[in-house]
Amino acid sequence: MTASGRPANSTHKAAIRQENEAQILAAAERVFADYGFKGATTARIAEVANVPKANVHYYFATKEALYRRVIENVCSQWLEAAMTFENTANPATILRGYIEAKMDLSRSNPYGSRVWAHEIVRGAKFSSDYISTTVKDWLDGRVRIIRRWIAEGKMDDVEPYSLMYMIFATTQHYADFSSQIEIFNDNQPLSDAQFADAKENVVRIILRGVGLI
Amino acid sequence: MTASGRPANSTHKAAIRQENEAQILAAAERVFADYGFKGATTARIAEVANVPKANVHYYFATKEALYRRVIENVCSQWLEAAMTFENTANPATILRGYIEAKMDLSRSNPYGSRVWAHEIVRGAKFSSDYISTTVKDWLDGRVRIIRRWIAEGKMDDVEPYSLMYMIFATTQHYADFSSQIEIFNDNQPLSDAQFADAKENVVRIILRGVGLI
DNA sequence: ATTTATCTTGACCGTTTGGTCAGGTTAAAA
DNA sequence: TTTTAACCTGACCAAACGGTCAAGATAAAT
Repeated sequence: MTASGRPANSTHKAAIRQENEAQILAAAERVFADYGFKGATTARIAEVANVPKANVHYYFATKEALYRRVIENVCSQWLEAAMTFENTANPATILRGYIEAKMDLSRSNPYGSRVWAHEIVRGAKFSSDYISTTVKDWLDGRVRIIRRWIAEGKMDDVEPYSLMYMIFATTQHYADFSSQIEIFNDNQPLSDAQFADAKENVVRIILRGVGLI
Repeated sequence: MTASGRPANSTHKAAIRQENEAQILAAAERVFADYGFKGATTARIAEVANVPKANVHYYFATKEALYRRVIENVCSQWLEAAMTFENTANPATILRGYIEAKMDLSRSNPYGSRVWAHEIVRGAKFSSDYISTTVKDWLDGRVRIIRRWIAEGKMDDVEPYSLMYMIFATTQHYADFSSQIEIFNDNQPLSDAQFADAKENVVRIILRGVGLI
């Protein structure tokens, strides 16, 4: 019988699986953000996810497999922000859009950014393949675009890699070092207005810094 | 008898203590940089320091005490760089000196920077007192100086905190994310020439970005 | 020469860790 | 209704963990 209880067909079990995996992944992202790979414990992840520890291992064979899935999710979020570099507007608009997208991502998803920070600070042991292929290809493409802008006299002759590293560092700083920023801000998280102001200042300094304003 | 073997007076034991403590602290800095507080193990620190694990606990009662000592060392290094903000030269010279000092520190002592990164990413549990007193006082002082420069029309009207965060983020990025930068740089650490070039670009973009060039 | 204080370390301990598993429940398929 | 496949979990395990300790080695003080 396909028309009785709540679920129409055989998607109920699949829905349970999807929901539990999502719940565990969300918990893992938070715990990995706080402690990094080695410092995080499966017991704590289970506690945050509100499931027995054995259930975590039912859905994810090992702690490492779970960690890899979290890293994959973080990367795919990053690729979304990267897309804002693709449109054909003028350099100032493109750079502004990218910086704002990255800062918004840091604010809406601070856990992912912090997981990434832990991962790279520790030496990128699990993500070096991804960085040396997908991310490097993307970055080299953007560097070529910037070099073209420079050749066309649209902006100052700055080293594109230095510029991109500056954008990476500054935008992610607001997520990765939020605890420090919060202390400086009289123990209050940045308000929406403060964050919008910070965003505008970052965009202004960088655009003016490379001669686009 | 004070004139027999190698050591002159009763400083021999003290020298042993000092040397062993330094060796263990150096090893701890490296291991904490790689794994953070929770992820690091005293066994690994002992292995890197080339002493038995029990000896680590002879000189430092607990892992936490050892960690606090490492954090203190990192902070005192940071204060040295902070001093370059004190001289009475013009704004461009002061900012350039500070940025260069911080980037040089990141290069000469990448482990300390990464320990700090782990500590803050995790929520500054051990260093919040230090940040909310020493560091915050220092930062607020620099913010006042920058506001004065702005009021005197020496530079653009930018939010000083945003500027300082940008400097923190960018300069430390070269230490904290060095594994990522290395991958982007064809799996080679930045050469001295590349690093000098990066430093010059960071200084240029920021100084121009706030209207000091 | 003897005492005393510090340094050194292998062996050990209770706890926490990632991971397993048997036995149960639930729901889709036959 | 029965069978089957997926989901669930308390109890358990070997390994790794931070930390302890007794007993020995070394060197300063008496």
